Amino acid sequence: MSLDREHVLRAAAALLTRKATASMDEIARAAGVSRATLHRHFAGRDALVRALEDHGIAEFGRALDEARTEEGDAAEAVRRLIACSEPVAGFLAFLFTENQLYEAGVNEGWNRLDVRVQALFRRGQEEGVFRLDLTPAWLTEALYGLIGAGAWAVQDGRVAAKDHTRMVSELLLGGAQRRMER
Amino acid sequence: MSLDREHVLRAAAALLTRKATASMDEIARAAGVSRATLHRHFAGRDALVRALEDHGIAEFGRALDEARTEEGDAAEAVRRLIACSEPVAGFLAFLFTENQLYEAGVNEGWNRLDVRVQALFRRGQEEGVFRLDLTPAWLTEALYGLIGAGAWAVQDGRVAAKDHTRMVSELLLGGAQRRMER
DNA sequence: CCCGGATGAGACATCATCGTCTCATCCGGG
DNA sequence: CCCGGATGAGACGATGATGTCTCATCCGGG
Repeated sequence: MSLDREHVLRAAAALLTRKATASMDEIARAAGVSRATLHRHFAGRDALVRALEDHGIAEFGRALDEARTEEGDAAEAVRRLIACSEPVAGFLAFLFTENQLYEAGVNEGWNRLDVRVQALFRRGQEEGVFRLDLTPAWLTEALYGLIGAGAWAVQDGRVAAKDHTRMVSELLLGGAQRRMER
Repeated sequence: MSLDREHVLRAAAALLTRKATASMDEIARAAGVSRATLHRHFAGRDALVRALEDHGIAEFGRALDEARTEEGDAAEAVRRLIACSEPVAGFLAFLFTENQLYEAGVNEGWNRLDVRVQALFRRGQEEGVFRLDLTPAWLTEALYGLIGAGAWAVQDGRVAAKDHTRMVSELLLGGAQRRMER
């Protein structure tokens, strides 16, 4: 097959994140293929969404591996995780907004990753790097939210693509307030 | 009319944020009314979405007024804004994810508010309260993203409702990293 | 050159949803 | 008590999307 499955999934994720009610025809056009071809590779709309979920989860899992979140300073690990996630930020945004994954068993795969992210923040707290008054669960949600917001801002031209990782990490870790010299 | 329009809109926003492809029938059931009644109050799906946008924009505008974002310390103003926005966080999450408002003239109403938020962050930078290496545009996006993520986390039971405002403000302003004593 | 796989364009029946309608019921005010 | 407005339940046709199919074309390898 000469069809770039990854490319189709990217286009679909980008479109569906922006307009979740897009028809198969719109998705096909956004991906630059015909509706027939889209249907040849994804049995139907449900299958396409499922493929998006699976792919997003798999890619984010890869990012978690690559970032080696269990090693080194927790803050640095978070930075690495954000950097490694940047290429799949579009899929993460889709997964994060497409919260209907609270229905099927897709849940399991996602939970496995969620646990790893929470563990990272918990480790940071135990090591005295992160504040204790913000729960790991919330820090995890915030991470997803910021990555999604960043991806969306980049895709919309409000933030330069090269700044994405820095903007997200700096805000998540350092916050908006100016620091006193330390 | 004895129908609680606000209640219907809240339910619709909550459902559509989680499942944007929900049918009118699902929306009606989620709101606790019949499909007929839903249609009596909102001409159709488009009209309902438009009403959600208008209502969300109006309410967020009210929050901006109430927070008096032009007065006092910028950081405190941000805290007030987040606190005042908390009751309408569900609508903000909907507006933020429903990014198709880049089509119609709904844009104008929203842009007016967006400008005010950005102005707040810019003022904070000029007054030396906020860091200069994060653009007002990004801080604004991050604010929306965090409010949305917070609303979603609360609605899903991962964060206590009473902690919503504090979690969002603390993370946005202070970041995740533990501070040195100052 | 020829061929097979893949694609694009489009026709087609099917199906879910939409928007409108009617009718029975409920409920609060006069 | 009676009445009018509002609602719920459901039927109905219209409409748009879906999924499947066929056929012509394209393109790269043998």
